[in-house]
Amino acid sequence: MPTVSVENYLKAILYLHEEGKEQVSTTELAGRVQATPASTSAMLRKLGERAWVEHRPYRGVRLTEEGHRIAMDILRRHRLWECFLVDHLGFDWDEVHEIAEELEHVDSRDLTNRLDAFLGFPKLDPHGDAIPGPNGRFRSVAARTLLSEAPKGLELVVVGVVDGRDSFLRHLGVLGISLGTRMTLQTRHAFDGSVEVTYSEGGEAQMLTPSVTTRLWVDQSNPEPVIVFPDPDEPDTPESNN
Amino acid sequence: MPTVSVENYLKAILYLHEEGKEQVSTTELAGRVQATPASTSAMLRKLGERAWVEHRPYRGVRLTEEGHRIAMDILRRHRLWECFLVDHLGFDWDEVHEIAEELEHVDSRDLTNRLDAFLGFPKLDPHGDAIPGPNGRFRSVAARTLLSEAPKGLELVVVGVVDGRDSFLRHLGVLGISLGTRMTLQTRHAFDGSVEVTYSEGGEAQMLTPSVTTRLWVDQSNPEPVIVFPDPDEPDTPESNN
DNA sequence: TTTAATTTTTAGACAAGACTAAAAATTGGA
DNA sequence: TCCAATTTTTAGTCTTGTCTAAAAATTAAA
Repeated sequence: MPTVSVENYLKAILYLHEEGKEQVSTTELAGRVQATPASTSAMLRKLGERAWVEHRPYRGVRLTEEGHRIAMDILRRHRLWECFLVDHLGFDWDEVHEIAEELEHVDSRDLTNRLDAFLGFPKLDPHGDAIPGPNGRFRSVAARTLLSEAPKGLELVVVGVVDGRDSFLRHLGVLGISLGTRMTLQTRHAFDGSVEVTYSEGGEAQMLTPSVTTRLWVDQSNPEPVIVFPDPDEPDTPESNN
Repeated sequence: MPTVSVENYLKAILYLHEEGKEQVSTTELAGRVQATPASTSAMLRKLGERAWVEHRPYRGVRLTEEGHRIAMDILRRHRLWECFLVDHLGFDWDEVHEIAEELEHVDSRDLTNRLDAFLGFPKLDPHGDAIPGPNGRFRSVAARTLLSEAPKGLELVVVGVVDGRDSFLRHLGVLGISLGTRMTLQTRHAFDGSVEVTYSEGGEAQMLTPSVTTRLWVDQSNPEPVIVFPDPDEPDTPESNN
């Protein structure tokens, strides 16, 4: 069982991956977990020994399959607790992060799944971030959403435009966006409705204005297959779970 | 802020106090927290330095006022979470202890009080143990309960008998029970409805049969005064708390 | 009251996870 | 390419909480 500290490192690496970083540097990770690079370096050696990360010294780390699974589970617990705190205890969405940081480390498969059922198998947390299902993958969201209304943190694929005028399509060309472009929504600025996205093929994060985001249809990039058969670990289509 | 380990020691001492032990011995405490007497001895020195216990070497410990306050707060969180797990997540009452042991260490005054409100300010947890209020004292229970239906863990006082036959009163005399006797219910045996109590004036724990417990009226020994005035820390009589 | 058994504390080690300071590797600029 | 700046790792220390083994204090028994 990973300790609280180990869980925090794995979670931080996952966040950085989701922001588009394939390889995570020691210093950047250190910043995220509020530790010195020296401490982080020591931890990475340990995580590597336990095969939760792949660490090439001086080169950076990435999560292994197993490490990713563990980190997704922490993210799942974090976001489910945020839902609980906001929807049932009446917290504001901006007050819950710290408390969820503690609750996420309570380790009980049964607890997590029951909480999930209690909450009605939510797909998004109060910040609009996608909640991983019990299988460690994100849940399907409704097909074809406006980018302006898409959740953060999910890989999205551009599936259409609302308005086919040449000027708009030319603008998309300049931005490097076309049908099939894969991107992840990173930040939504409440002030003016602009968003920042990263492209799956790499490159800088890019800012998109509301005039763009309200005219782009997107879908979840890798929708989880709908499992009709009973799968004890996957109550995504619950029959009667409490 | 106490660490998880410190919280566990304080809680264990509180439990032992509630079982009637005025002074808690190092070895007994060690047994409760699953540590060696040596480790426990070291911890007691530290707890003493922080003034959470009064520790006279070779003589035993007891909680200070401050230590008691902290321990009651842990107990409060533990028992509130147990209510949540049973009432809302559908756990059985015998499955929740371990999970609550983890949840109880999540330290947020706001979380605890909101959870309390969400649960409807319960007075007893699923095992029938009294839940401390936000002020660190147990909440009043209904005046005059049959001992057979009284909660565990509260000091009770005998206030009457259901049946005044001489033979019953003589039997009470033999047991050392009379009007005004103070006792705490320690264990309830589901098998035959018998209970074990300890007397506040000391002495051995005593087993009482259902024929006794169903004929004895008890009340909470030190009912918390009803506070009519608003007290920010005491929503026992909530006005509108979420 | 003196000794034997028990309980408690001290001494010394260890693991996890953090730190600072210094050494080593990598990167970037001239 | 070669040196300087930056990044990363290593070395050594600290704290918390645990352990075992041994010493000290207390209690019980003869």
